[in-house]
Amino acid sequence: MAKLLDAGLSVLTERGYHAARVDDVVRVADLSHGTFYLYFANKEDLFRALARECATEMEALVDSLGTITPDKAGEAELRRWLTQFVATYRRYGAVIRGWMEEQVVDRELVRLGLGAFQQIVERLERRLDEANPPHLRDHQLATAIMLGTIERLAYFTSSRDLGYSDEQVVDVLTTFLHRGVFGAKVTRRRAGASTRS
Amino acid sequence: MAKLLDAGLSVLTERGYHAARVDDVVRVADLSHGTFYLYFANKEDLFRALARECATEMEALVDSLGTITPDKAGEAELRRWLTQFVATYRRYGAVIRGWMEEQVVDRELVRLGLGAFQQIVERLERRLDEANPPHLRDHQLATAIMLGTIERLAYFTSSRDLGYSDEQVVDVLTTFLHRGVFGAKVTRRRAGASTRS
Amino acid sequence: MAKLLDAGLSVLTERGYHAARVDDVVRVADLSHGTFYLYFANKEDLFRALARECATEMEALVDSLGTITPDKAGEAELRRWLTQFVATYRRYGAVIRGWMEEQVVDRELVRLGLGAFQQIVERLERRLDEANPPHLRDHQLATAIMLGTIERLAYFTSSRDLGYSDEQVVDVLTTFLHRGVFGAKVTRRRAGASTRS
Amino acid sequence: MAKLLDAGLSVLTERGYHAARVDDVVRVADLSHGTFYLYFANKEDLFRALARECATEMEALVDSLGTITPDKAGEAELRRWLTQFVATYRRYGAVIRGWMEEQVVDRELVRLGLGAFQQIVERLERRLDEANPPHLRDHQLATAIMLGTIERLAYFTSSRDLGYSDEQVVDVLTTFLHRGVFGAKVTRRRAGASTRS
DNA sequence: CATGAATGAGTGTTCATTCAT
DNA sequence: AATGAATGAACACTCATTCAT
Repeated sequence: MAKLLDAGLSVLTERGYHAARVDDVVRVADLSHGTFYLYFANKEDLFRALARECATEMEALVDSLGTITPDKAGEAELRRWLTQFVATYRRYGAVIRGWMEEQVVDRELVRLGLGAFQQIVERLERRLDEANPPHLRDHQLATAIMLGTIERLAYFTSSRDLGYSDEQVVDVLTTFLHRGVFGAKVTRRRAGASTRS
Repeated sequence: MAKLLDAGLSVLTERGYHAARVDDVVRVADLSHGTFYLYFANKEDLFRALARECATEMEALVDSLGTITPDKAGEAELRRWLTQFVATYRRYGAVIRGWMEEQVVDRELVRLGLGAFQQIVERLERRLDEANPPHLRDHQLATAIMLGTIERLAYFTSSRDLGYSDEQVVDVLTTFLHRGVFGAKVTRRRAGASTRS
Repeated sequence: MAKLLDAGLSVLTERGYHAARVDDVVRVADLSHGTFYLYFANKEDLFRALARECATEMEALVDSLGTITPDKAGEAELRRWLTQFVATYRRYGAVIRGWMEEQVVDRELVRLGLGAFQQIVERLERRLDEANPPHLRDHQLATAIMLGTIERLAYFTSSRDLGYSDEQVVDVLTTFLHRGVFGAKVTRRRAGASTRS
Repeated sequence: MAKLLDAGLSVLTERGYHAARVDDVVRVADLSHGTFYLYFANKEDLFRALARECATEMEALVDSLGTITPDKAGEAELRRWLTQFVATYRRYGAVIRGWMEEQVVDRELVRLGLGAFQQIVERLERRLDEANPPHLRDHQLATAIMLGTIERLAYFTSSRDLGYSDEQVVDVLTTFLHRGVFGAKVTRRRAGASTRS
């Protein structure tokens, strides 16, 4: 079953939600079709299981987000959290993208996705309320912007091979969000810090 | 043929790239399957044609982006451009999302998407180079962030019915990007400006 | 479509409801799987169409049943009707058996079957009420007996090759029912009448 | 093994011959698939075993049928026998129906069924020869009618919940057959005798 | 004796594409 | 130009049967 979950995540990552075939999954897992349906009711069921895995990790991740202050400490906390997020995204990106894509008909998948999404939104909104940056009135829209920003950048840099390291991505995300959302002053950083590798 | 293109865009928007059926397209266009293959070599060909349409509009859009300064004038220009972008997105969102989704196997579609993407990236990078905000070193990553931000917000607010008007979306995007990317100071805005309708 | 209906009835007759394969049907009809699903939503749908055909014939048949009196005229009417019934059964036996078998899950099929069945039951009950044979109190049970008798005999003699002609089957059914149900006196018949051919 | 036979009969009764799954049987028997194939060569083998059980009971049942005279004593004997038959049918109905259904591919099953059937036919024919009712020439066809009548009525009243008790079914069968087959005169019975409960 | 995870051939169904008219 | 009936390869899923433990 672990073999199938691994294979499923792998196929989902490689082929995407819609193009993922049960055939691919069982070939990667080196098992038969029959075995697949021994552990999962159907194709969606596998993806639901992966989504539950991912949602669990996401919940833990969301809970671990501390208060973001406009100072260095807040930036460090944001950086720590984004590092974790990018790592999780590198593993579960395809699942998360499955949540994000409309047209994914599976009810539980959408529910899990919205649940995780909603949790993050609420927590981030609370952080924004705490920080209360003067230039952002609508904290819900701001949160949507943040999530879109994070998700898309994690997506671009993990799917396309643009040659960025996780560290660089976290770096620019941290700078961008700490300033753009939480109202931090410009922080001069080491010259080489965000140079492409 | 125009009927098929319209129908294709409509179906793509409603059902999404993967769920779009030739059958749906010809039903919406009120034509036969045979006629479809008279004008298009295959299903992808229709989407490529739509992608070319979209790419053309995008190129014009990108060309129209002026210099973004940290002052009010820059903000106005950014706002004008984002208004256009959101309008274009509302029409061609499904096509753009097709570009964004990896796993879309069609080579030319991806090429067209990357072409349009690349153009926008280059032009935005040039704008960033002009503006040269001190807190953003890597203008390519920053551009990716911007595009991700714009695309995701346009997506969220157009697909999910969150009750935001185009104006509100443009508003928050302008504020966010002008400050986050182009280094503008906080601009106090009218109290009701970003209240949900 | 007529080709598929014919092939369907043929396969249903040869293989039976549960063993009937879409593959068999399209092979007999000399068409492709795709064509099958052009005309029928699924396998059950074909059988439903056949059931509707059969139900229509059955309704007409049931309507044509006149009053059964205990005399020669009643016997002749009963014989005429049973002749028709046996002919219909020879064509639609497999469909009727599909109705009779429990475990056939298809709702509409069952509904159609029960509908036709119910019609026959009601009409026969009315005939029984008219005839009001003194030895049969419960006309509903008596009707069930009659139908069971007719259906089973039609079944035995049409499926197994017991070497009986339709005429002989009708003959013995007529004698049996006219006497057993409608209370007719014993009718001496020509010696050779029910000899096996 | 007794556990498997019991489970098999139970599943056969609940789900029917074609829908009966080995999986159901082993779940009901609370045993593993492996154990099933330890005792039975395959699925059919289990049903064959059940058929043999049923055939044995049927043979005993058939042997116990005495002479049916047109008088009260004959009616009593017929009633006694039909009572037994209905009881046996309530237990082995699904097996018997398996025999009756054509299309059941298993050769031995069919052979066993035909064997039991043939025995009953022969014995009933002998009874008919003894009684020699003047209105029935072809005793084989008459026997088929009887069996069909009995089997179908037992089936209807045991599967559908028509609210008849075994006693009522036996009652109407006795009346019907004693008169219809064995030539008994009409017997006035108690008014309430065949009223539905 | 008993297990139950694993198998894989078989079945229903979909849908992009073709071609005779 | 236009049609739409027909195609068939591809896919999800089932279930009787096996075999290493």
